[in-house]
Amino acid sequence: MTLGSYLRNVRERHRERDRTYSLRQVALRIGVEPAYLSKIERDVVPPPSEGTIRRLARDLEEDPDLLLAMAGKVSGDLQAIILQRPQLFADLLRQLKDAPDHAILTVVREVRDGDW
Amino acid sequence: MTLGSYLRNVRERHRERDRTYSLRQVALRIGVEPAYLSKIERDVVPPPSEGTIRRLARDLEEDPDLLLAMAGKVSGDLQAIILQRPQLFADLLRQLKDAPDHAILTVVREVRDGDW
DNA sequence: GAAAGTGTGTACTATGTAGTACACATGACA
DNA sequence: TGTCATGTGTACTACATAGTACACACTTTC
Repeated sequence: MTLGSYLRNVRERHRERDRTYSLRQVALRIGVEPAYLSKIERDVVPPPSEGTIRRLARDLEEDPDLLLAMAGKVSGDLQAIILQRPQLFADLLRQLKDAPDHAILTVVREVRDGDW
Repeated sequence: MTLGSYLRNVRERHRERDRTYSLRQVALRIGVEPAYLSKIERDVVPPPSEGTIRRLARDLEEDPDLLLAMAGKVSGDLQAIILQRPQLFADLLRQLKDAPDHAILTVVREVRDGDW
């Protein structure tokens, strides 16, 4: 599914419970023109900026990382983390590329409870 | 150190051994105008594209990930890896943000020799 | 049946990205 | 001493990004 159609779905589901989730009102709340949000939801324009996606995520109670991924973007804070130690994280990510989810989850937990 | 001054240093070190590492010849080999490479090395222009940085890295025998990081860019292939499983890798990276190098290296090795 | 609210089409804009093209002054070298 | 190569200044360009502004037709709602 594309970012646009996903956003439209999520917004319309919200709207069933809450009348303030019209395209215009959401646009007003996140600070863009209604016409622009309309185009975003129909994938008529390329995905908006990271900031706009984050404000959308907040308003629609969605995971920003997921929406950003649908937009083909990697969160700026993750990029910053990688840029601190580019070679280290490059190795790690390439190593984990084909690892199954549960293996990565294990690593995440290991590090969280880590005693390094 | 900036990308530009770093590149100039590396190129000039190459040049001591190999006369073909003039700005003009490197520019010719990597396929950009000499004037442009000159500006890159003096940080007069913003960092070039990922492709151009990679060609520079190849010509100067430098680590592309390092040069890209100096340019404030994250390698496209790493972004692609993250975009496959954005939430999983987002958690992992934020978890590892402040971990010491050796802890991350341990993880890298663990995964490499991993028996998952 | 008028007012208010809804989504959308068209036109336009400002800024950033990623360079090219050419002229010029200087230095090496044969 | 003329040629050739070197680095650089100036001007320009094409395309992408991230939107705004306004008019319009349709639908509720009162």
